[in-house]
Amino acid sequence: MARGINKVILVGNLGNDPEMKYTQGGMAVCTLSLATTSVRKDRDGNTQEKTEWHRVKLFGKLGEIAGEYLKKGRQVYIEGSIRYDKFTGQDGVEKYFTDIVADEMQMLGGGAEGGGGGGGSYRGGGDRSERPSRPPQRQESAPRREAPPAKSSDFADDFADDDIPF
Amino acid sequence: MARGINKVILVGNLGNDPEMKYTQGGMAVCTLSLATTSVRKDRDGNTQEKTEWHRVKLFGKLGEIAGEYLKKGRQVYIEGSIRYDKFTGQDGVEKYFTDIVADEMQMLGGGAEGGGGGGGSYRGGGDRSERPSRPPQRQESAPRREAPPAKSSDFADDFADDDIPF
Amino acid sequence: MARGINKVILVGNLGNDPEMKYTQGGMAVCTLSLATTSVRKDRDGNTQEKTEWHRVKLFGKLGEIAGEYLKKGRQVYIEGSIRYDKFTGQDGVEKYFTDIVADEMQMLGGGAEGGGGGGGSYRGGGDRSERPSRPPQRQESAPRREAPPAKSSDFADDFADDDIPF
Amino acid sequence: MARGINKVILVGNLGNDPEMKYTQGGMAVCTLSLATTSVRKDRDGNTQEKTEWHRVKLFGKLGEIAGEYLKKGRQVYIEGSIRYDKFTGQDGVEKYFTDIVADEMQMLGGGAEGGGGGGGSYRGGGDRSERPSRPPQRQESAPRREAPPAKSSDFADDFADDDIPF
DNA sequence: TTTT
DNA sequence: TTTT
Repeated sequence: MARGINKVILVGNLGNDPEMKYTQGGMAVCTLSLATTSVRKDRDGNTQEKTEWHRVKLFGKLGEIAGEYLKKGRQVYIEGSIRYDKFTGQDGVEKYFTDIVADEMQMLGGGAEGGGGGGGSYRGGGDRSERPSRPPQRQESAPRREAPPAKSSDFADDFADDDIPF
Repeated sequence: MARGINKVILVGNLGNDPEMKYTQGGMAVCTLSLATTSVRKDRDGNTQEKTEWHRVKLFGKLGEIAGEYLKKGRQVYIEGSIRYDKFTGQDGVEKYFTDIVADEMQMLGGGAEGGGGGGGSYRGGGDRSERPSRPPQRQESAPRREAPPAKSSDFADDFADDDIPF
Repeated sequence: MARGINKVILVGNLGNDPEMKYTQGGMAVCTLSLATTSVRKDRDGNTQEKTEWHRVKLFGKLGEIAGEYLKKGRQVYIEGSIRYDKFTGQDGVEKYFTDIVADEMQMLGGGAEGGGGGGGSYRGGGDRSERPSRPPQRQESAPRREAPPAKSSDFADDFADDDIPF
Repeated sequence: MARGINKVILVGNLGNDPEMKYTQGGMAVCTLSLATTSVRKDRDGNTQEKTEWHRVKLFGKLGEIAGEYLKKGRQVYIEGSIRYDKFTGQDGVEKYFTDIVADEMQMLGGGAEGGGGGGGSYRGGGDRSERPSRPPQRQESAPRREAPPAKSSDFADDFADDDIPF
């Protein structure tokens, strides 16, 4: 019984390897930095390129897959929604963040480096409220991990707190 | 020859009447505050509503039409792209803004108040680099105007400067 | 692990009341006839209107909601995918059908007639492979029903056969 | 002043090289056969793949670029709208066609064979009502051509007749 | 910070 | 008919 549509469709390239975090409940939170470049002619007829860097969040199983298969440079399709967040820093200054929360991800073309073969698409299964007991997959070429899975108490278990971006 | 897709589709209701500004070159810049509400179940099975407020910018003729026909409460379809901006305030603090730059706008259903009849759809004609000489339409129930058209020198004529949001 | 994106977004008005059918397994199948009108200028500068009539299918719970709340004339947002089907008639002639299979539906504005208040949005829960035991809701102003629920053997229980369109 | 949204977003692979035709007025009409594959689990838990083959039409300059750069196997992003057409054959039998009329095209990843390097994106410039005098580019690995440019009288010059699909 |  |  929602009211409104909030839909984002992106095709871009990753500026970095995925960043993985895990909530206290063990849910994967993968953050991508995704570039989309557009071109327009200015008044003088010169071609102007402009790149937007999107901060894309993938949760749960979708985040685990992203962390496992995506790599810097890889081209990817993302479908999701826009979320605006506001945090008040230690210094009392409010900071604003805009995230794209992904519902679907699809790897495109052939990756830039490594990247494990071809494409594939995945939908978020809405498992953001579940507590996956299966530990995250470890592997040689693991994504940058910035928080140990399922043990830190830095993150409250409630979803609202899971996603502190700094 | 762009590289990437940056597409946003919104259906929501206006939280306020449109705000109109004009660049020194006379181009209309209409800003909408658009709410999209979504629902999700939290871990306890309770329904959680969350409303995102999107700042939507419409330029040129599309902005003029939006300013003329849209009203607070009206339901509207917007298609466009995400643009992230950063400004450094007088105090040296960086501020971040996220805009949805509209390519297409369509009024939906019957408006909340006034709203002038049925729907209608309009595409941005890419006239952002032109200098419309036709003055903006004036009318009784005009949108809030915060800058006089085509005379202020507060705004540089270049598009890059046209869109200072504060 | 799909490969490809097949996404349709429609905003249009219903040309008729929804048509409800039920598979032998009891799954609701709601069919909408949805008009979208576009305008273009022809070579002579004349404005040409063109209306496309989309055949939209909603399955399961999403179909039940559509059948219950939608009415002729109502404006609706549909998100889904395109499906092309081919059937060979009794006369051996092949017939082609194109359906929009809805994943999400949202009622827009105020309905044309009746229509039960405001809007609301619903997502297909992927229950197309389940067998809902709950009987479909009956009510005074019920949508046209063309097949009795959950008793006919005209339709095989497998999904592949559930959706014969004639 | 249109009423309604009719939007299609596809990411898929070409099943064949592009087919080029030209209207009597000299406008390029490029037809793509584009596959999108989706996966669902059936009732027995088996994975079912289903491929939809979309017939995508690109007109004018967008069609020329598609004809020049796309190749069988290539992955491509298409944005456009659905168009339903009906033709009555010589035998008096009505035939139905569904086309995706592209507004935007972007080549993804690296092509399958040849394909001339990386990606690139292009928007339809709405030049469907113009008469491009520039002859279509010829080259060694030209797309299949089924009609000579700008001389045949088989096709009426009006757009309505330009696009007979058989 | 990506990509072409 | 593509792709993985």
